[in-house]
This record gives sequence, structure tokens and C-alpha cells, in this order.
Amino acid sequence: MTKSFDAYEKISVATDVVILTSDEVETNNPRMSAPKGLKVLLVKRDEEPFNGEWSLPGGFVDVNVGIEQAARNKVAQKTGVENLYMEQLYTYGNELDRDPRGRVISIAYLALLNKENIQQNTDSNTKESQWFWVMIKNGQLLYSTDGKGYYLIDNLKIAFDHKQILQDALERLKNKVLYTDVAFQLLPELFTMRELQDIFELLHGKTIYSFRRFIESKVEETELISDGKAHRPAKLYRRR
Amino acid sequence: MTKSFDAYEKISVATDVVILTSDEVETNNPRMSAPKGLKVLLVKRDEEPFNGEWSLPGGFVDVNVGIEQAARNKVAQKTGVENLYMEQLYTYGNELDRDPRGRVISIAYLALLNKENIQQNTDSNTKESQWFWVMIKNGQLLYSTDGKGYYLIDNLKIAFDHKQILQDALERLKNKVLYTDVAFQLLPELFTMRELQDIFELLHGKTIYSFRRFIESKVEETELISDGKAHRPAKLYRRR
DNA sequence: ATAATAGTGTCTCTAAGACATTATGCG
DNA sequence: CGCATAATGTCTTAGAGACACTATTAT
Repeated sequence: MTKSFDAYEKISVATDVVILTSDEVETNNPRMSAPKGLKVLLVKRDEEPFNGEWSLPGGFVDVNVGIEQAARNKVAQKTGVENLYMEQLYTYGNELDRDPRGRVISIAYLALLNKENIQQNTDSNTKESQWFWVMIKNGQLLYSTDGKGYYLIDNLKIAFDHKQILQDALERLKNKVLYTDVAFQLLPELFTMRELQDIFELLHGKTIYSFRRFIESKVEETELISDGKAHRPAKLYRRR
Repeated sequence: MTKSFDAYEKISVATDVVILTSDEVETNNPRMSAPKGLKVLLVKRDEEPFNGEWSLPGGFVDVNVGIEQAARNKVAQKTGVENLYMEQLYTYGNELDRDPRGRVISIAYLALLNKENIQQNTDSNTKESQWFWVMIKNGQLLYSTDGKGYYLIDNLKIAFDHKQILQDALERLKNKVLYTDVAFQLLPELFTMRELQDIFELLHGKTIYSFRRFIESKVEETELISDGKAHRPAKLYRRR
């Protein structure tokens, strides 16, 4: 019944990383402030299978590299960021034909980073990559290329089961911001209440009342102020 | 930079399953009722590495079997139970030398079952297996062979990183019983409030006040009664 | 009667939902 | 000034913690 170690055919192991950051959507109205959005990094595949479709950054795990390290290496390659918050999401491998090339299981990670740390042009390979805005509304995952018009994620061609992974990632983050401090990983050191609140509201798809009261124990006020717009300026806060 | 599919050495993939059930601890006092405990199934290794130590039921994933199915097969082999609650816990694979035989990553599952469904002697192989009582007290994982004297888990010889997996499993269950209905999976269809409460209290290592109030929306009363002991009998409930 | 547990009631405290009110700076 | 947003205050409700009190059976 029990076969020995070497009797088992080995399996291809991959990691895929949902890399998220927050950024402000462009506005040219000097009265309105720029709303914050959540962005995920996708890369366009340039080979079969799913040639031309969008996919999560990822790749196969080398037999001499730990699984989380493999994911970190991929993030470093795509964004230049070395130290960042990362957590394991889930391992996908129930379907034998997830990947038409052969049996592949994939360990998905969630990586959160502050956009100020992102390096441009660090990727030594030539694959096209793009940040897409994402949000959850009525339990549905929406995406946008400009932060204004949001569409159902099904309208975007996404390779493998990566749509599911992305969905699972946002669902996890949605829950986790409520009982951990992960949300701060998405922002620079200094931020306004509104910027932080926008992240929570995007994930939950609804306005959060009395957000200040909810978050106040986790932040501390600074003397600095976010100025420039035609309305009352906001104090800047940092994580406590 | 990007190597092709076949350029990667494949990796051994295993699953390990934390199989839990609840059972009552023997008492011969006709006045006291039998307290409920949590039990985990461990198997004694009969080969290197870690020969003679206890380990979680598990094994390598066949290239033609889905990862969850592999875990389900293992549970069926050890307990005879085919339909049961199971969820993926975490994938262990950061350390390259988790297994001295070679690079192995392991996907851990949590399986919950009602002891009434367990078949005896279903295991066709000859490995010795044993149910150990477990509980969390002051954040520490304790085990017992008789449900009475509990000891630090470090006093038990456990193979690989399976102690960590077991710890992670109980931590997950501890949190999950609070916001899901998974606890019912550990009990027969009919149970008393005290049996259910015992499970919650074992996991949290403290008494839970007003447990009825907390759980009442999830259960429904039956006309049946748990009799036999020298004190007020308890109504039996079922999951709503 | 009494040991031992089942089951109910109540008081307090904290956190969240919903929203009204006041403050501030630029165009 | 008034638009747009920041920041504070308040009323209500839901739930958890802690514990007192009453009910019921076999010995």
C-alpha cells in the first residue's frame, strides 16, 4: 500500500503572487481630492498556453529555493522591492489540468507594498506588465484601467485559474484588514485618514461609518498636513 | 531569465492531515458526567527518517490525484470515513531540508469527523496509530493519552515539522469555531450544550460565559434528553 | 437532602452602525 | 461666500464578559 519515496512521480511546483499596492486616481479638478485605489500587477503572457492573456506574476519553484523565497524573488524581479509584507494564500492543485503543459500545483502568495518603494524598469525580461485597479462591489470583483470606469473581471482575459486566485486574495485581504494591521503595508509612512479609509471601503464595497473611531488606536497623529486642494486640509498620520 | 516548463526539476509533493474528532473521557463516577475532549490521530513511523516517532497521517501526492483528494484518500484509509469536512490549512515548504530524503513540500489539511462514523481496522497497512487527546492551555499545545493528565507537546516525539502543523491546525480551528459552524463537524447529529461548549473551551483554554446565548441561533432543541447521570439531564440539540 | 449539572436572568461594558454638527482652507 | 472635505459628537443597538439564581435528576 505504501510506496517508497522514490516510487512517486514528482510534480511541477509554481508560485503565483498577487502584488497589491494603493495609488491615487488622477483628477484634474482642483476642488476634489484624488481618491485612493487598489492596484494589482498583471503580466501579459507571451507564450502558450494562454498566449496574450493576463496572468499573475509567478513561475516555477526551483528545487533549491524555498517556496516563499521563490515568491519573494518574483516580486523583487517585477517591482524591485526586497522587503515587503507577504503571506501565503492558498495552494491550488485540485484540478489535474490547471496547466495544459502538465501537472502543476501552485502556491499563491499575497504581497502588499507601498508604491513609493516600487522601482521602475527593474524587470530584466521583456514581458509587458500593467497595474490594474481592482475593487469589490456587491461581492463582485471589478477592474479598471484608469481608476474611473470599473468593469466585471470576467471581461478581462485572465490565464489559468488566476482570476480565482485574485478573487481569493482580495477576499482574504478584505477580512484581514479588520483584525490585523496589514492595511498599512499598502501605504507610505505618512497618510491621511481618507487614504486609509478608502482602502477599507474599496475592499468592503461600502462606506464605513466612524472609521476614525475604529482606527484611532492603531495610528498616531503628526504635525504635518496634506495641503493643496480647495478644501480643509487633512492631518497626516503614521502607524502607531 | 525565464526558463521553460521542462527546465525545472520537479519536486516531491505530500499531504499531511490533522484528523480531529471529539470523544468523551472515561469516568466511573456516577455523579459526574463524562467531559468531552478533542482527539487527533497520529501514526507511528516504522521506517527512516524519524523511525519510531509519531507523525500525522499523510503521504506523497500521486501525479494523477488532486491534492485535496489525496488527503481525503488518506483519511478514508485511516478512518473509513468518506464524506467529511476538510479544509486546506497551509503549505509547508520554506525549509529545503524538512525531509532528509530530499526536497518535499507538504500541503496540510484539517479534517473534522464525528467519531460515530469512524470504522475500526480499516487501515490495510500495519502501521500503529493512536488517538491522542489535545488541548490549548495558556497558548500552549498539550496532549494526553488518557484524557486526564495533559503534558506539553514537546514531551512527545513528533516527526518532521508535524508538531508545528498540529499547532497551526488547532490555532486555525480555535479561531474558526467562532465565526463558522465547523464545530458541529466534530459531534454526532445530536449533542448536549455541554458537549459543544467543551469543544469551544478546550480550544480557547478558558471558560466561555453565556455560551447558550452565543450559540442559540445555530442550534435547535429536540425532545430528546441525555439521561443516566445523577444530576439534571440535558436536552439534546441538533445543528440548525 | 444533596451533589452535580442544566438552564435562565441580569447588569455592565465595549464596539459598531448611522448620522448630525462643526471646522477649515482655497477658488 | 460657498464648495468640498476634515474632524468631532451623539444616539442607538448588538454582543460579550461576569456572575447570580432557579430547576432537575439519581444517589
